[in-house]
Amino acid sequence: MLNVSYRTEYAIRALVTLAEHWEKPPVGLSRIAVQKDVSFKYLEQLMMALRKAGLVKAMRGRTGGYSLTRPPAAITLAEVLDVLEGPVQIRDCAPSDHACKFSKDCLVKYLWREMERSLVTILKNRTLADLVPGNGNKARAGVAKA
Amino acid sequence: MLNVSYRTEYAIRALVTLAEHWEKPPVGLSRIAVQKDVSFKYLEQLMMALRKAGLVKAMRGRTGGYSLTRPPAAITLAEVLDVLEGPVQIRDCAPSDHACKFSKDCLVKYLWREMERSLVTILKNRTLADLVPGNGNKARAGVAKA
DNA sequence: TTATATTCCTAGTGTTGAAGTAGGATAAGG
DNA sequence: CCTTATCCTACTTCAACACTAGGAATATAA
Repeated sequence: MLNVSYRTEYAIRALVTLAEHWEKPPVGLSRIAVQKDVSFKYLEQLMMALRKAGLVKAMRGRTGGYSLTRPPAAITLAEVLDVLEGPVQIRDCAPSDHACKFSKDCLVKYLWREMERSLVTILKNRTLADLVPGNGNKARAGVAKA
Repeated sequence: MLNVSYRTEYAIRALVTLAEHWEKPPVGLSRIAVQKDVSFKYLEQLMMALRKAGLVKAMRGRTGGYSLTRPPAAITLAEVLDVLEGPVQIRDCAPSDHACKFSKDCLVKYLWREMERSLVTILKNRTLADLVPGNGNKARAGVAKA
């Protein structure tokens, strides 16, 4: 349970590739698609979303491709996941129109909120730089031992 | 993102009701269904799953219904969620048959594992007793301020 | 200038799982 | 024996996910 979708997995593969090419010429999607085993046409859609969110920029034409708009260390996973899957929300417990009418006397919402806070904290503290192989342990200290 | 399903929400409503009736006669599903706004037939299925997992027991017949098999404080949310939605797994990154072939050089898995550990820790430390209104702050100390 | 390689955008499709329905069998108390 | 419970299986409906498809716009290389 509490899965993240393929959408996100694929996009992260692409973003890590772009992170590896930071300050180099843009990388074309056809190349990423082959290397990272992602459908080219699907990847196009994901990158469009990331571009509209301002995380990547595109250059068209013969030598075009995608680049990050900021250094890898300045792009948190919280931002990435937010673009791809929306805000972290275990459950919507707000007593609004369509949501839970039991919210007032319900303690479960505090559990969901605690879980959300925990996840967001982790995601805000990890960046694309932490996901680039060979970046040393400095950047990802505390994530895990290999 | 990272939602928990209605399945779980409904089941928790029922389990909290049973927690409130701990050491009292069993509670029938028809009553819970009406009070907690859950489809009776759907609730039946959820309770069957919980019974087979050993979290609740059923009594049939005229005065039948469901009860918890253990005190509310002895049933963690980790157990409940595990029955209803399976183990916490942000993504399956194991390099098995159907899973990711990039696992070897991929650092993303450490992020997923960290998120999972964080969630499991929270869920193991909360019990049904923490979700019963009016149980005082003792049982749910640290969950959140109202 | 022309061929080629790229991004851009919209629409459609197949499959799967969640959520809920339905109908009856089995069991037990009044 | 009748009512009210649980038990069990099968079916249905709907929406989201993971693609697929086809072309338009753009920019470089030859």
